[in-house]
Amino acid sequence: MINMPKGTKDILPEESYKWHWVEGKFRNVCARYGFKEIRTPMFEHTELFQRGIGDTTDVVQKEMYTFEIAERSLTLKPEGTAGVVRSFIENKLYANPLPAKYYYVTPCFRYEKMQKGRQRQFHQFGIEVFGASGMLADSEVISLAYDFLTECGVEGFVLHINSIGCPECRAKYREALQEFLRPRYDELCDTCKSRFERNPMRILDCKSPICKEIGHGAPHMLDFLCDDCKAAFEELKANLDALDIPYEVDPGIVRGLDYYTKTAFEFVSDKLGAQSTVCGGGRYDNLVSEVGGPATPGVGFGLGIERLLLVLEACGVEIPKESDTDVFVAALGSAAQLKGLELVKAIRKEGIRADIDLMGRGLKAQMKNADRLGASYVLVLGDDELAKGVVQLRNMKASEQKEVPFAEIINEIK
RNA sequence: GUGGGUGUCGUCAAGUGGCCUAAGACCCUGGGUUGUGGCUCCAGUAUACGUGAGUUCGAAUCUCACCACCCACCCCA
Repeated sequence: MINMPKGTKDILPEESYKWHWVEGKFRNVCARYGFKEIRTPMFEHTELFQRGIGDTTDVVQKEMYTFEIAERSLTLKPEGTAGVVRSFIENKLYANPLPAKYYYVTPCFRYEKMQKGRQRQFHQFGIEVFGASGMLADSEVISLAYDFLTECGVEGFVLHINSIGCPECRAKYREALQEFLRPRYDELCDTCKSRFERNPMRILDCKSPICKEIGHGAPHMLDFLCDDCKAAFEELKANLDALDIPYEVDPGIVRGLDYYTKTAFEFVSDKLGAQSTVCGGGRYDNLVSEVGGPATPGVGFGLGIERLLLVLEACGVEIPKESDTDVFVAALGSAAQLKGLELVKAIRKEGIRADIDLMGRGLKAQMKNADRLGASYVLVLGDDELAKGVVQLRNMKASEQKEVPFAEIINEIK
């Protein structure tokens, strides 16, 4: 027996209708916000992610599905933004009227250890806005995510926002933070020691009590923002206030992908266990130029579909099931089956869901099956009916039955 | 990469050394005056003790290893 690879999941019919539902909601919100779908390849040249996401990030260093073929190094996309940025540049979409607004639905691949809310192949909804440098774009992006989650029926989520500044003010902050922590470097936990050079901001939200204590009173990124970044953050908050979107300023948010600048945000839920972030995003003003395009600001988010489904489940959201069948044709004997085939074809042509027994079962069993499928009507067709040119039309809900000539079946069930 | 937990039929789940050639329930299949569902009754199917070794007269029950899954750290959606 060959099993599915670790970290992957089959999405079975009992589950797939939920995916249809959330996808429909997402496309609907995106349409109302003026976003158009973009589909980019499942894999890209490895360099794209190295340059875009950042060489030193965990994602690039140890989580990518990279393979060589024809002497090219390719990588299954670990996130959605880089590919969209590449496409934006390669197709010269920046020459179109800006802003450019895209959404996508895509699988992503990351070689990680499995956990609740974390798989090796997972799926994201995402959006990107290119060309708008003002905070209006950021609040639009956040607002879309907020509306989407709300309309799905998610409860109890919290929006955390932060500004991680531009490269200039972030560098200053980083230095100040390291300066602050350096005297007690030896006391930090092992992971935080390694974070010290790589990503000192992470130390501030370490769970270890010692590190928490050491981090107490540390300088805040927000205090180091340059005038431009500071003004932008104030503007973002004003926009969110105007939109009536509640948020918490959380200086602890540090995006793990290098391309972010200024705005960073997360929608977190307490219903998910350790992986509490359902949706994360922010602004990336240098990514497009970094990947080789004309300097173009961008902002967007990624939203984990599996995590969303977990939250919906926890919130007790009832996702409507897709119904199976309207009409079931119970034909007995091969002559009747032949006629039954004609009938289902005609019924289906009317846009009505129709099914016919494929198992050669007896009438009782066919009735049972029709019931299981939720059919509203059953057409019973045996030799007697065939001879008379009629069908026993049974209304399953009312448990009533009458004889109907072939020609009138469609009208009766409509 | 580092911890912790779990592993009995399709599913849930009894059983903790011998009446286990493994209970029960659900599901599934067929049947209850020759062609009618949902309720009920009856019957039936099944290569189920994760894998391999060991201890023992005897193991689903004890030991070890391995594997798989889950959860947590790390990181992230």
